[in-house]
Amino acid sequence: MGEGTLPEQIATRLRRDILRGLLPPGTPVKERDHAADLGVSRTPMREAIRILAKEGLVQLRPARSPIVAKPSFEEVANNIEVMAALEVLSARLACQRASDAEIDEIAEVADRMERDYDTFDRLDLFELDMSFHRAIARAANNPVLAETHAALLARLWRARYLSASRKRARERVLRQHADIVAALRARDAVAAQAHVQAHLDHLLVNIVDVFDADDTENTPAVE
Amino acid sequence: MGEGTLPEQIATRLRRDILRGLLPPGTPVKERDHAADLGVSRTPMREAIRILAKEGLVQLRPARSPIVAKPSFEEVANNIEVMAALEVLSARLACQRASDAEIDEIAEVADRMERDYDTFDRLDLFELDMSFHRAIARAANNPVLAETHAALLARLWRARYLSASRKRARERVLRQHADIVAALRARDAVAAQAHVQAHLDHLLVNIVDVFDADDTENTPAVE
DNA sequence: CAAGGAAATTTGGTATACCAAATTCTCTTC
DNA sequence: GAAGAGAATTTGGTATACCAAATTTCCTTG
Repeated sequence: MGEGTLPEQIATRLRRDILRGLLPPGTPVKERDHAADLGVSRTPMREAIRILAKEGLVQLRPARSPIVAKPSFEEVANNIEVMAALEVLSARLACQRASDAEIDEIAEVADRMERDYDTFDRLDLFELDMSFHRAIARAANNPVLAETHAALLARLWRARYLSASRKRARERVLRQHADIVAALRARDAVAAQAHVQAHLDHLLVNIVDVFDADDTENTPAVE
Repeated sequence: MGEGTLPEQIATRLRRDILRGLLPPGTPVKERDHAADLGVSRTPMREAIRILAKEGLVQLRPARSPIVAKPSFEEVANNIEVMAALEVLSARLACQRASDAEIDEIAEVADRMERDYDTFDRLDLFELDMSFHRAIARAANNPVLAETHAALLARLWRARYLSASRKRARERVLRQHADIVAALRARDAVAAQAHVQAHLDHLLVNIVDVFDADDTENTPAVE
């Protein structure tokens, strides 16, 4: 199989199963059983579960089986709220500290997104959008900031999967990206912060829609 | 011995050893040896090392012994930069969302600090100051925010230990705390944000001093 | 028939043993 | 004597076996 360490591979596998709905929210994740299913031992499975817990996909409980977390809208909103603050900070710092090359990298992602918007899968687009955000966080030249931001981003896997929608927002998204890049190029911190905040506000709105749709069509079986 | 799970106890023990200088930066943390020293097995030691890695005290390397991280000033500064952003956000949100009771809790910590400033140990004071900050993060009513903030705070163990100094700042610190509480009570988001930012800016300045002093008196033996 | 308790099973926590990759030391050879 | 190759040792990764706490089920008793 693929790349990376064994625990990471297991985490990837479990993540897919959770996101695809094979392991609905509330399902206990018993390290014994799942380890046996995948033909690995409990030790790496244990670490994999910790990884998923850090991402918020499973919920650890003392002296109890971890369970698959429920994707409450509030949590996603909270995540985005924090992420927005970090990205706004990133934008401001990037205006001060980023090299032109780093800004070029951000622009490159935006360009690629614009080029491939119509040919790409929706999930691919979300992925691209996320790497746009990641690039901004990196351009702030603060590794702690980039790392923290990336951790929050990782927690959005679930929303990312759900939000395989909204292809219609094309013009607005591309426009916002362009605005952000332009502000960074101009080293205009105020504008950059505003555009980033606006972009993420819209992301939240999109996700609200997705959750509304999801809630109406199928009520979860498990509390 | 004390409370908590075994890995946490081990992590606490290792953390103390690192902060006390028994394990200077650059020292490899071999899970076999340390496990034997503490009379525990490698499994919980492994997890303990991961905890310390998450706190930034040790540095994991692929296919290599983890080593005790060097407390570079830049890293601490980066941490505080991010923490400041989160706390400023917390202050703003707290003005909107916090209950009066939650603000009372913050005020209570500030009061206790004022009461005990002269009798308390410097480390205790730092601890109190930190719980003041933690209380603000909690008052924002965003668990993700509180959790992320707490994680950053945990990374400051080292700086916390070093900054067992600056007792002279008494008036300024207490004044800033009072300003923050007052702004929160008045639900004045702009003022609250400004005061929080100012408070953390001063914290950074203090730590600059500590690092300067530390660098001049003893140059680290290990790269 | 219901309620309480005890025993068995389930499950995570911990210890130990084995394995593979990487480093280092030594022996050989030029 | 230096350099390179190989072997042994070091070290983290993984598997397995054992243990203790908690839950659940079933039996007993009122």
